[in-house]
Amino acid sequence: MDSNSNTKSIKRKVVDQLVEGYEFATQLQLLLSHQHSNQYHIDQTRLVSGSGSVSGVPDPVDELMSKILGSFHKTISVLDSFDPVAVSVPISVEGSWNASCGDDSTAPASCNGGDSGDSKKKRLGVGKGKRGCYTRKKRSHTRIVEARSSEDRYAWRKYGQKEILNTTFPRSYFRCTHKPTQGCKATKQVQKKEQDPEMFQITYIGYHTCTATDQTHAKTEPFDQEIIMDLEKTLAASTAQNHVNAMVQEQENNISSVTAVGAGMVKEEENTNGDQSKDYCEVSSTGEDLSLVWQETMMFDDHQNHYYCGEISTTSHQFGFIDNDQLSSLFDSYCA
DNA sequence: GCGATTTGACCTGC
DNA sequence: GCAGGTCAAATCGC
Repeated sequence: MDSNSNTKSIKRKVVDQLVEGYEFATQLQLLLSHQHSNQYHIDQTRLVSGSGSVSGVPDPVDELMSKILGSFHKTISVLDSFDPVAVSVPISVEGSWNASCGDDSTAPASCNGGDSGDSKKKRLGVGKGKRGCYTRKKRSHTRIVEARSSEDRYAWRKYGQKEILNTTFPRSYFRCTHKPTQGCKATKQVQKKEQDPEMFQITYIGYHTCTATDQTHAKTEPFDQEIIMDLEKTLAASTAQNHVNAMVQEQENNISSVTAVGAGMVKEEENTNGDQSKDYCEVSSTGEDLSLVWQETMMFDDHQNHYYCGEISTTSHQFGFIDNDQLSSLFDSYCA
């Protein structure tokens, strides 16, 4: 074993973790800036009315998040200068990066054997040379949803399809339409279920960092909902969940529930009223999620356009449906 | 003409 | 070496 390559491997893992932390912090910033802006605006308005102007007063949340992100960025930059090879993902100040050098704007010069400029856009001969190097993305922030439609409120662009071993149906690969313009690195994989071809298993990888500027997105996708779905592991959702537990109890007689055993195996439980309603969705988690013993959380079913809340443990997930009114109450009480 | 999809080739990680 | 993920030229559809 080459100690040098081992060191590079370790560095790479460190950088991966830092980059992941950077992304988490970015997402947290989005959440906090959105939630906090409302409250902060109210507070500042009170100050304005009470004791004069507060213009120029920095938002403490933004300030703190900027420091956190800056810290991540500096650390990664230091590692980058220490060993550029170890840093496979060019970091941008805005918190998004391109994990694949197939991206037009930021491909490292090392791609395609060191070619630079527009040479990477050209195919280096059919069947020869590199078709553009890339770093396969780590499976972080993976969310698995089952739905009867593979469509959701985002604009996706299909970039590949693959036959998967021991499966009847091919897997389709989608990336966010806004990737070229906004660097959004969200991707999803869609595959029909073996047992039920009517159902799709949709794996969402990464978060949307694009802004909701397109019409299809904006008209059906309130920002609050996006935040909840994206930050299912956050304390925000956990804390907020406490406020709706009682309300959810009232709903439980009217819903189906799903228990996910492990990370993907699903057992549907009989509804109390015997109704095999399909009004549920399933979530599976990455390994790191499963390290949690119990976690109260929320999730959003894109297809059903419903929120579910419930508990996640290392061995099972249970969710119950909550309606929009409950969701509003939840947010009101949480943000109060 | 342009954007989306298809599909075979290429690349990476295990 | 293999399976899965991604690229990018070719093709399609509006």
